[in-house]
Amino acid sequence: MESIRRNVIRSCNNNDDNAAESEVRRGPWTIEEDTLLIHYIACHGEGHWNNLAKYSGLKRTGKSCRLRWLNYLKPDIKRGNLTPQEQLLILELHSKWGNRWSKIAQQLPGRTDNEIKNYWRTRVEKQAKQLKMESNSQKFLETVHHLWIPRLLQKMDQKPSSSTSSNYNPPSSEEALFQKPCGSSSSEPTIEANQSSILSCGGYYQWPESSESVSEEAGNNCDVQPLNNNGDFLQVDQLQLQLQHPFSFLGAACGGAEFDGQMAASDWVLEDDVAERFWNF
DNA sequence: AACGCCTTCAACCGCAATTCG
DNA sequence: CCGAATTGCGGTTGAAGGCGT
Repeated sequence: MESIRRNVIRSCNNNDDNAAESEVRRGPWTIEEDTLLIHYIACHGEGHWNNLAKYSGLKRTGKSCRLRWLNYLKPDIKRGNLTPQEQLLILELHSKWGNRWSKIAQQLPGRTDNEIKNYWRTRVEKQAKQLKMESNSQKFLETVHHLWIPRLLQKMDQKPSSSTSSNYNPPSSEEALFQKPCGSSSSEPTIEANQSSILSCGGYYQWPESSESVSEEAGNNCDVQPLNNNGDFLQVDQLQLQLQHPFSFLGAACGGAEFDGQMAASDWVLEDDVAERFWNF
């Protein structure tokens, strides 16, 4: 009860986006709010978030609506653990681009910048901390390339199917859309109940069949270097090839000159227990 | 069962970049 | 060109659930 009361904040800050004059809801979204948002977007399309907030009946800021849609409700959002392939890509891209989460997310169809950022902070940085390294340090990068990535590749080889994470079954776009938020209690009405009404809205919005739009965006972004010559995502064997020269792409991001991509594997020294601890994480 | 600590991740915030009138 | 509005991004926070004692 208290939390509900807390979620409704009297707006006393005129600069707070276009917050409604009276009150703005904050905190976790309810099924009803999600339904309203989905319904509105199905009928009117994405964008114009402040108008959406104003006219949809949601007592949320435009910002909040946008975030909820992009990070959670959008049909092509993937749920579940990151696959080894995705983890590998994140490690690769982060070493290349740093904390450019949205840019990295563009290369991972169905994954959001928020998700990747959380992954980095909760898993990668934690690991770096345990090893008493800075997650953006040269030493940690080396550790990642010599221990983590080879292990990920090994894991990918062991489970060659596309769905390699332990509990991740890629949902269809509609499954993704209507998947129940993990925080909601089982007694609450599920969003599926609203599916037919949403889909029968008659609006122009069509649920995408795949993550096409994401790939397209990535392809159109001239700033993003294609991951292979065809502009496709690297396949496992391509990544393995690249890893024969694992530091080739580090370049400027890692201080360039003082790091030699030809570094021999034998130069790499890590105590066994550290290596083991690293992988066990 | 109860408690406290830890981890995860959805959501918020402030600022920067972009778009619009 | 300029200022306001909107959108996007990255950092941070805190609620909720898991887990050990």
